[in-house]
Amino acid sequence: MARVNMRELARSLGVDRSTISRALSTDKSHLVGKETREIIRKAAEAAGYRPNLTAATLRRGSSNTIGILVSDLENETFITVIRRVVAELGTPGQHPFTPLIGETRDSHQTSRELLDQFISRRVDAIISLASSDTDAEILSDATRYVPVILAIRKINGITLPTATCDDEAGGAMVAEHFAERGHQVVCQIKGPTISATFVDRALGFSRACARLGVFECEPEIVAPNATTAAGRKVGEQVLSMRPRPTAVFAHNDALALGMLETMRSAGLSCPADIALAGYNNTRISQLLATPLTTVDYPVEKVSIHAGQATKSLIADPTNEWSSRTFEPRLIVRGSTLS
Amino acid sequence: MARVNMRELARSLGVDRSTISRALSTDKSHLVGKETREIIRKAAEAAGYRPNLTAATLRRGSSNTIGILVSDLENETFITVIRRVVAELGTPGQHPFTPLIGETRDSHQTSRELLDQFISRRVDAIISLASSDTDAEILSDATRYVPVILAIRKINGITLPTATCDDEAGGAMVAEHFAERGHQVVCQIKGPTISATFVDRALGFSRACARLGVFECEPEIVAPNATTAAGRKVGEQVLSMRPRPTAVFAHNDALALGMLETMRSAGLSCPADIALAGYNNTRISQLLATPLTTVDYPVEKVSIHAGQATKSLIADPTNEWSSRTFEPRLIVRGSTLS
DNA sequence: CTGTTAGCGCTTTCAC
DNA sequence: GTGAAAGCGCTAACAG
Repeated sequence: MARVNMRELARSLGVDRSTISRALSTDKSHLVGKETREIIRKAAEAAGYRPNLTAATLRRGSSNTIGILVSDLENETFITVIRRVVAELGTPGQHPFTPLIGETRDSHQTSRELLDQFISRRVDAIISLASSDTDAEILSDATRYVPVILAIRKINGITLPTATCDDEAGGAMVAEHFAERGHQVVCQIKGPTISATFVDRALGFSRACARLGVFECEPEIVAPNATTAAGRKVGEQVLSMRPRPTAVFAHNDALALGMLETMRSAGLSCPADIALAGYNNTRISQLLATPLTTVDYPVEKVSIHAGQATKSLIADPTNEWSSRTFEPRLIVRGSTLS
Repeated sequence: MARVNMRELARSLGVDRSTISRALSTDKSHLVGKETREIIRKAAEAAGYRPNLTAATLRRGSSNTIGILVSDLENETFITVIRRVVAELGTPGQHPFTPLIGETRDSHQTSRELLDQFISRRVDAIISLASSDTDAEILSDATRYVPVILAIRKINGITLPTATCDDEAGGAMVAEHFAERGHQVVCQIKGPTISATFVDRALGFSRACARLGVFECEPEIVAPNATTAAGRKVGEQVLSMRPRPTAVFAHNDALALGMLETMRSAGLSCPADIALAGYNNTRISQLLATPLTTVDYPVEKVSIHAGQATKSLIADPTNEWSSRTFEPRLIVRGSTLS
């Protein structure tokens, strides 16, 4: 595993290391004579020279990496945001940003360890798509070292640049839709309450129900995480409630899928027996036998705002930033049209 | 963004930097007096000291990172492998390995850039879940610098440690199942042929059909990538073929989903009109209105083998390694039981 | 058990 | 337009 370094390359060409450095850089190559530059580039290529970016990082003080914290890699919405943000940051002609991706699975301990890793590896910014209220302290601690941006999941009582969806409005939309369709008894399959996202969805839904005179009953179990397996479990509870709700709002599409499964096992059909709505408008939701009514998440807008905030804060950490909330949109499909 | 470094921490405690280094390390802390060690740990904690791992990497010559190349972050199978491998490498009590994840989307150019990044950042190993035949050269070039392990997708004519599934056998299983159910005319929705994986699935299926006297017709379009959208498109072709096949083998579940959509739009039902089988046994396949017959991928085994090969080669790049192929398993569900 | 010393490979002044 | 020299923050040899 013989690696050529700058010193050796310089020696073999009879120039100084600094000339090599300049010739191979994007922003300082104009300081090198055209011929010299070409010679150096060719030689570097031929020798299979790969600059040691850890050395460059050490010297330069910035790494051209960003840390991304995500709670669940199987969640399509998160993946979309990651893709968009990475694309956003990869300005052509610049050093590209390499993402370090860490999956927390909503474990506080894991979040802490990953944040430490990110800071120790001197990422230029951290984007968290995994923030829960319990992470407030470690995230604001991290801002002492590096800009931190929150996306999708905000944390109340912390002032960090944030890009989210108006989840309270989203929850309310579903409740209003249920009311319009004449439902009298409804319930929610809630996501984990450590995340403000789910708290807001719940709040928006409950408030609207109260306002519209719809009775909301509550399952005793709360989903420990927003997955299909959890939805199945809570779903069983829901079916046993009396009076049984005629419409259910699952806090995301994965939970809704679990509920659907439970219903199928129980021989109930959707929407005839129970109407069902999800959240996120993931790809599957349209592919189901009964397409799922869901809340479309403004992924694109959230991603762009998060990406731009990140860019700006990397350029200058003292830059002004703004938090923004984007509007969701109800997509009515067969699962609530009985 | 005031960062304490080792020198300052040492000065404030009246000890040498090397003592700090030892006290904070996992493997050398026993060389430091118990009291001293405790004092140092507490002080480091209190000062919010985060070791600069890029400096440590430079000095140590290894980074405790691995590069993971993946073609599609929305593919559940890949995510599962990533999770398992990362878990496998995170030996407790050791420095944890931080994964650098790069998504190629089957672009050769992107693969090349990501590999360069990985090498330049001095990853300790590279695991590729995105290998296509066109990448043979850049991947073997990379082995000059760092161990490279292939998982899920192998490359023919290249000798690298590989963990894959016997995709030819998987394809054959589907063909045999179709024959048993009495189908006379069948076809495939093939994944992109730049990947040996899909070539093998196709080969296994076609050979078995020939052997069993089942007629296989071929759609003219090949899916440019193995996604639902592509499946939908090829699916339209399939429906227009004469004689129309009565059973279709989609090279993965995403493609199968696309085919299902097309059938629904055309008012055809599965399996009554056309039987359908997928590959991978992803979560959705069981959640569909008509659960999908599919080939269960030995993800667990592939992940473990890839993880262990990686571990071994990180420990010593000259270690012997083996390539292994694991057996898939046919899961028969409603979509082929008319 | 602790300190001293050297150096990992790069970038960046500062000279010329 | 190029070279000389210093130093980013850490770890590992070596000495005691």
